[in-house]
Amino acid sequence: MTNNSDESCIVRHIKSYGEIDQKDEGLLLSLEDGPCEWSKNAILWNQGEESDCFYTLKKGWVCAFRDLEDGSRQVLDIYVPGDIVGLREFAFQKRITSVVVLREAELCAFPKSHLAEIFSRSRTLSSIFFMITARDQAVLLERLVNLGRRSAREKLAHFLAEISHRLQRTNAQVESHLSLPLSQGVLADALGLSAVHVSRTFREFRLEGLVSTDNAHVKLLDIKGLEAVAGFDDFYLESTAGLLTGPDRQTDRQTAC
Amino acid sequence: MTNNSDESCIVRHIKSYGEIDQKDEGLLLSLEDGPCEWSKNAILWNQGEESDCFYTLKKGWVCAFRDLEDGSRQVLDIYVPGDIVGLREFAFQKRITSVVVLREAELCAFPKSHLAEIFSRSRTLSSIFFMITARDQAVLLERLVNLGRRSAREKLAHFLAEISHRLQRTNAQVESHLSLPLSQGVLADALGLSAVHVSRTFREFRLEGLVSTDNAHVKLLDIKGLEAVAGFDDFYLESTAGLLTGPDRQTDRQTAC
DNA sequence: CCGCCCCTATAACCTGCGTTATCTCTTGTT
DNA sequence: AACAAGAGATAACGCAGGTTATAGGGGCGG
Repeated sequence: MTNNSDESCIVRHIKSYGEIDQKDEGLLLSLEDGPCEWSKNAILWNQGEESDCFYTLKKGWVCAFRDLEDGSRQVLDIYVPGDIVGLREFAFQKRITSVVVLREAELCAFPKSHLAEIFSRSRTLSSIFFMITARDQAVLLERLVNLGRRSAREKLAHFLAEISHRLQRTNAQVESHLSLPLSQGVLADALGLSAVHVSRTFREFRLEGLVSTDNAHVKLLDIKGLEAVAGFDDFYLESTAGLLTGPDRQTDRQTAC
Repeated sequence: MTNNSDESCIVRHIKSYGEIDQKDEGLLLSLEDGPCEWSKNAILWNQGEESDCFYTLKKGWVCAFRDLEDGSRQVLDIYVPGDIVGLREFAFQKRITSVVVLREAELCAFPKSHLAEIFSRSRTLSSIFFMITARDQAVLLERLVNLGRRSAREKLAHFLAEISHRLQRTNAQVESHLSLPLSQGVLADALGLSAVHVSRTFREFRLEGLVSTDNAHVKLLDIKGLEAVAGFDDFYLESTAGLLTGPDRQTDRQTAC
């Protein structure tokens, strides 16, 4: 392993959830592969393929989607630097989604079978991995609300606001926060809309000074404004740092029915 | 603890994912509370409340939802006997959803802080808990597809087909498989539709002999027919039994970029 | 047993968004 | 340089599903 902790993406990600000791850090490093480069439009994997590893996304953007029989497509997730890609496929032998690169990316592979190693060796890391998937679920829940109960304007604004928040978690420069490599087609497939209607909605947003668009990129000009349009509330992205501190808080057994 | 393994809901659920030994079974039993009864329309918890435990659902039905500012509601999940309720809130100090009882229920509480105990003591249980949340994510993904890219007919048929499949996992009698305590309002809120349109769609389904409805219950008369309408594919509910066997399958390190 | 509320059905009307069709402008390929 | 392929803008048209209104039925608390 040529990794050291400075450049390891997984270590940085894990640390955002809680303190880990030298031993755990070493364990992570020893199980991670070095970064690989992937060009735009490259397919990390397709639905149905053998599911043998997951990745940490060091640079670039990728997105998970599913193709339907009728030719349409549903985008399920957008991943930005610092995210873990494919962890949820742990429970399946074959991939249940496909993943494509949206912006030239650098990823570190992490063989799935090594997770068992981690579960057997580190209580802290087990908790953190569990917590990561739990928080991913929270994001999916919010996306369900978005698809089920919001108008096109709200959907688009909410989605952009969420991504903006997730980007701010990482230490990327402010500039890159603002320009998202998302085509109108990708957004349409993420939001259950048609590309035409995304275009219409962007026209409104542009007139209102909320965004500008350019060559399959969206620039966020007024994030507060977008949040207002969407009724955005970031409670579901709440920092979880500190949840693991205090090894065993009082257990308040609820024996009353 | 008055539980023994015969009546423990969590042990039965866990065992459907893989073999566990005596020690793990004892660990689970010692951390679980006895079952409590909850009447219809009772609220297990509301969004924003302290998040201190999760539950296993022994009998009855409950559903998780979120209320929106504009008065509408999104149903996020329907839980049937054997399911674990609230595991995903592990990563949050406050509940991010609300949960209400749809049919008179019996639940066992499982204090959240005890999960750490499990992670530190059992590699097998850690893997299984992780796998459970990963599979829950797969269900949420499929629901995203449902909300994003399917017509009202397909949404409704797919949702009913999924629940029917999940019911068949448990050992409840066939009769209860067929009658689901789901009002048209609940279904509308789950599918991002209006109650009126659910009613219209049910009329079609009734004429086609797919379902019958009665007093806030849906009876599934022709499950194959519903699956056909929905284009249902159960790959995302695939049994994961055996995924953990073979302690460390060959690790096929992908070092090639 | 009454009254209220929830659930359902159905009709009439309306609109947000899908569909289709051009046209233009990039960008990447040979 | 020529070309194909992808991305976007905009207009015209249509429909799936939302909204509102009305009315009937069953369950349940008082």
